[in-house]
Amino acid sequence: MRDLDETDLRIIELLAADARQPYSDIGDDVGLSGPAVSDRVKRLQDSGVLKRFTVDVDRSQLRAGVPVFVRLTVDSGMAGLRERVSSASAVEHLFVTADGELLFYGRAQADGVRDWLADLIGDADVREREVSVVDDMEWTPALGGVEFALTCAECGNTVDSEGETERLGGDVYHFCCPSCRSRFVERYERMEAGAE
Amino acid sequence: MRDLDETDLRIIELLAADARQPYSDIGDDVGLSGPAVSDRVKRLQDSGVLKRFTVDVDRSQLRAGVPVFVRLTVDSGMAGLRERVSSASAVEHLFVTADGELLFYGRAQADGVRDWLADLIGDADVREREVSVVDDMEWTPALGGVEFALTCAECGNTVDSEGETERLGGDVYHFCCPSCRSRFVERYERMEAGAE
DNA sequence: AATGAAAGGATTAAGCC
DNA sequence: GGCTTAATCCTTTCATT
Repeated sequence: MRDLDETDLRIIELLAADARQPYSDIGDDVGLSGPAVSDRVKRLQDSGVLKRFTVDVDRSQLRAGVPVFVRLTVDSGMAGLRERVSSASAVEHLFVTADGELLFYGRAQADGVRDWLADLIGDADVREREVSVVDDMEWTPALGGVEFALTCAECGNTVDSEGETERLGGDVYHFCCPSCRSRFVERYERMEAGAE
Repeated sequence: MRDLDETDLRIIELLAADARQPYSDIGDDVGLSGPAVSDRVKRLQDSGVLKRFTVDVDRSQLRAGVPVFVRLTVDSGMAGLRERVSSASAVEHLFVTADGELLFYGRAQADGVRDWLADLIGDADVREREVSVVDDMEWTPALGGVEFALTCAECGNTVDSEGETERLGGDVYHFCCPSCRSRFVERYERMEAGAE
C-alpha cells in the first residue's frame, strides 16, 4: 500500500466540502495539475478510503415523521435484526456495539412508533428498548485538521509502507510495527469482552 | 415553494448513489435533458433539500483509535458541550435528544478514552456517561423507494403547494392542511414532554 | 507528475409549448 | 414556467515526456 500524504488528506477534505468541484480547482489549492488530482482520487477510491461520492440531504424536508433515536439490547438474532433495520429506508444511522446493542437513528410516523418498531424487531430477542425524540442531529463529513492522518492505532506514530494492517470488527486498523499490532489487538479484545 | 415531484426525488437518489456522475446520465434515467437536470439540482440546493455534495470516507483507514459510541446525560451546559463535541474532529455522528441526552460516535485513542472524554465534557454538568465499543457502523445516504416523498407528517397524504410548514426542534415538517399541522404539533410536544 | 491534444460534460441562450 | 436543442466553454482523460 502506498502511503497517504498530506496532499491526499487535503484533497479528501476539499471533496468533503464540495464533491462536485473541478479537479483543477483542487489542484490549485494543493499545487497540482488537474490530471494529477484525478489520479490521486482514483487511487483513493481503489484503496477504499473514498467510499463514494454522495449528497447530504435534509431529509426533514422530505420524509414524514418524528426523528427518533432507538436503543435495543439484543440477546439473539442480531444479524437478521441488523439487516432489517439497515434496509429500512427510514433509518439513516446505525451502530452495533461490542456488547450487543443496536443503536439507530431514523424517522417514525408520529402515531405509529410502536408498530414501526415491532416490524423492525421482528423475531429478534430484544431484552430492552428505548426510544428518544431527537432534537438535533449532525453528521460531519468535514475532516478535522491535525489529528487526521494515517497513524498507528497503538502508538500514534506515522504508518509508512512497511506498516501492518488488521481487520477487527469490520474495520481496518493500521500499525507501524508488529508489536504495536499485537498489543492493540489484545487491548481491543479485552475492551470487547468487558465493555465499560 | 414549488412542489417536489417524483423526478426530483429520483434525481436525489441518483446523486446519493454517485454525486459525480454526469447530469446527462441522470437525464437519461429520468427522461430529461442535461440542462433540465442541472436546473432542478440548482433548485434543490436553493431550497435546502440538497445540503451539499460530499464524499463518504472510510475513516477507519485514516484515523487511529477505537470506534466508540458515547452516551451522556446532561443536566446543564448542553449548548457548550454540543459545540465542543461537534467540533472535535474525531466525532462523526451526533444526536441530541429531547430529554437532554447527547449521543455521539467517534474514535478514541485506545489508551486515552478517559482523558479524551474529560476534555470533551469540560465544565458541562454530566450526570451519567456510558461508552461502548462499536463493532459495526453504517450511514445510509441511499434513499428508500416508495416511502420517500414529500408527505404530510400527520396524515401521510401528499403535500402540494398549498401545504403548510412548521419548524420543530430544528427540523422542518410539512403538512397538507392546518388541522393536520396543529394535531401534529400537539402530539410532538407531548412526546417531547414525556419521552417514552 | 506535467504537458498538450482530444473527447466528453456543463452551462448558457434562444426558441417552443 | 419548464422544457429542448445548439453553441460555447470548461473539465477530464489519454498519450507522451
